[in-house]
Amino acid sequence: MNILPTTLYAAIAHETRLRCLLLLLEYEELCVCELTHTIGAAQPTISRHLALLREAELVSDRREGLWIYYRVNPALPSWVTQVLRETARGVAGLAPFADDLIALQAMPNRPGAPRCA
Amino acid sequence: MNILPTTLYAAIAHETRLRCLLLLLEYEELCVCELTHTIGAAQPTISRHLALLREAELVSDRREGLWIYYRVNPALPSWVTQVLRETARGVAGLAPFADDLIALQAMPNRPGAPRCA
DNA sequence: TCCATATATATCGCATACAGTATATTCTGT
DNA sequence: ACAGAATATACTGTATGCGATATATATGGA
Repeated sequence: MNILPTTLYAAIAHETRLRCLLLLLEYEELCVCELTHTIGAAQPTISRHLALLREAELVSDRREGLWIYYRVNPALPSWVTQVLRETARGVAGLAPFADDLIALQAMPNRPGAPRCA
Repeated sequence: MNILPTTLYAAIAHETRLRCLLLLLEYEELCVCELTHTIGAAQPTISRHLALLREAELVSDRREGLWIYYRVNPALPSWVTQVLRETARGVAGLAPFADDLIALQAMPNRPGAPRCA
């Protein structure tokens, strides 16, 4: 597959979307309610941002009953994956990204938890 | 120094700015007229985009007579540099980025040329 | 001092991104 | 068939990014 750099960077230029992506990078697969809870934004907001990530082909989704699970698109070119990894390294310990990783684990009643890495 | 990921990605989400940065990554130091000629946009357009890159602290500038030379900020955190390198790898051979590298060398009367790497 | 060159900034008009709210869709259990 | 839960989409108002054009600033030379 093929991703334009401007598409990638426009997508992750928004903090909410970057937080989603970095969470997915760590946790493999998460449903919308987990992301919504962790990030603390309104559900339609998260859903819309996920839709943008989906349209940019940065994430893929799969339905399982009521829940829709998102994950980082496994077919991403390696340079994109590397960019995401370097970003994760760059924001390690930085708010709000660092807190997200912790906040998710503290969430009660996660659908299929723990899926943590 | 410290750079917010959203600042970085908003900056390079625009093709013109990314082209500037990748050219600077290859050529160490370039003046505005070289970037203007290579990218083929209006001078105020290039200047404004360079100003944005400067405000984001992604590039530094230095005046030498009439010319103002830009370079990638040497104080960038390593993860940012890595992101730029991976991007360069990702767009290798891709228009318009690949052509830029060639177009610059074909430019006549470059101020202090060649500064090529 | 006047002019030309290189670069920067200001202004305007348009398109697009975003949050918030309301509503629609899809599935599960009864 | 119905109700409720999880998620998606539609709509609206506001703000911001962008290109185009005009103008300002800085430097060097006659």
